[in-house]
Amino acid sequence: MRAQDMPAVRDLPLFAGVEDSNFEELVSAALLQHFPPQVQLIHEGDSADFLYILVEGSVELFACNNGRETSMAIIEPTSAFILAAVLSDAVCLMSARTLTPSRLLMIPAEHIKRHFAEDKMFAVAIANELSKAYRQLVKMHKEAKLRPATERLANYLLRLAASHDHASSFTLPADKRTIAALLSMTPENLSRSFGALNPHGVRIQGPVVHIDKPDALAAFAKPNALIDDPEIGLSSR
Amino acid sequence: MRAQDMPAVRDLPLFAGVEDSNFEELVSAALLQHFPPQVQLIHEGDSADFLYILVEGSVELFACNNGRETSMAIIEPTSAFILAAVLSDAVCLMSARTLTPSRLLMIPAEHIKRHFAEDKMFAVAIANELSKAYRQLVKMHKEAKLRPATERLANYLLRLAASHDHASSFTLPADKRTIAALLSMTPENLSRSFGALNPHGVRIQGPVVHIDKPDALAAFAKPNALIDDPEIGLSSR
DNA sequence: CGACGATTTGAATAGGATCAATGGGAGTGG
DNA sequence: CCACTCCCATTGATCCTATTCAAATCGTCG
Repeated sequence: MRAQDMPAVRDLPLFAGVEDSNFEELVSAALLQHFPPQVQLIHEGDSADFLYILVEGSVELFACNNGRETSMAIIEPTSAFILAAVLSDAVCLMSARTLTPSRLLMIPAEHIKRHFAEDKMFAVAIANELSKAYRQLVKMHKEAKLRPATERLANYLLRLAASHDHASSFTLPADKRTIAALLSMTPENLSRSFGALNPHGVRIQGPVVHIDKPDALAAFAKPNALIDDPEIGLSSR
Repeated sequence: MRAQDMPAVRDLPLFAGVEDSNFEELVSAALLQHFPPQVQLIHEGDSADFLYILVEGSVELFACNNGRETSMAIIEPTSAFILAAVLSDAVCLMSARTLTPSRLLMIPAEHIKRHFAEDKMFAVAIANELSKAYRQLVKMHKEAKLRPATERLANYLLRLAASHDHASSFTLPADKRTIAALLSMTPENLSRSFGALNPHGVRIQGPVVHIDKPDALAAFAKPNALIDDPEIGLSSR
């Protein structure tokens, strides 16, 4: 792997507290792969042979049933995915595809499991990572069940803005059709929801969103800390 | 705690591999409490002071936003809940209330965290438990996004039947209004969905469900292993 | 027996989905 | 460089599912 990527990976909460020598061992067994956009990395139902760590680019997790498909998450660097499947020695419940050209560190599942069983700090870090992922998913599920479509979009935009340092404009992390699926709506419905947010100070120019009146948008969105606030990073404590 | 409850708790995956002495220490610090039905144990937003283990009875996890409320899960013995919040030292994202008279083992969060940091086997067991919980939630989220209401009900009934050894009749684990919320629908809608399953061999008598034609129901429900199959228990390996 | 809450049923509405058609870029090939 | 094509996004119209509101029924508990 490129030397310049190492620090970002080393600093992952997943490796916090892990001995340097153990970290080296894990990473030396790993492959660093480049992928073009729209490459399907994981097919749901496959066994989890690698833990994936997204170093650069972006990846979509999605799932299918009975001819339908929906988006489950959009992953951005630097973070790991399908950790739970690797640990459980189980098949993947979600598929994954690259959205943009991406670089991924792929660590063989066997290595993860061995270190997990032998390295206390790694087991602790994994548990913390899983806690975070679990809580993130609880939030998504709450949002899906408790908010109407336009409110979901409004809060999603506020979260995106927050992750961009509350910039007044930013680019959507994926195609609108993907964003729509992520928010459990059709592309048509997303389009109309953007329209509905117009009076609350939201303008759309292709893939870029302008939030002209953050306060007005927040007043409409009524964000809830127990759904919208990002977890305080464990590493920051 | 009552001696007769000890084995069920000891056999929890959460304590698998934990030294007897460590287990004793955890449990000795715990409180075993009885609660009548409809007692709210946890209010979302509260800090997680205890890990709860349901020994007898049943507990509903639910969540609120902006005046709405929905059901997130129905817990049955013997299992732990709010583990992720305890580990993350964070506030609870879900509330909990007893559905029936229940007995709960409450282990102070500090004890869990200390053992988690010091006992490798416990950390491993916790990570496994979290993996399982995470995957369960992924399945629920997939189901909510990918299946229409009546299909959700049909598959839910099949899962309940499976958990009752494929008995042809069984009692719903909660009020219909709660079941409705769990399946993301209104009570009225649930009632109509039950009606829609009638031609597929489902009869309702108050809280008891009769599945007269399991094959017909399955043909309608089109169950998907990646949503409906329970995880293979790790302890069974 | 009476009252309350839960469930069911019915009617009306609303929100989202689907179907269809149009506009708009990005990329391709001439 | 321009025309063409294709796919995505938008817009409009319609349909359908699910929610809401309302009322009746059922069952249970005082």
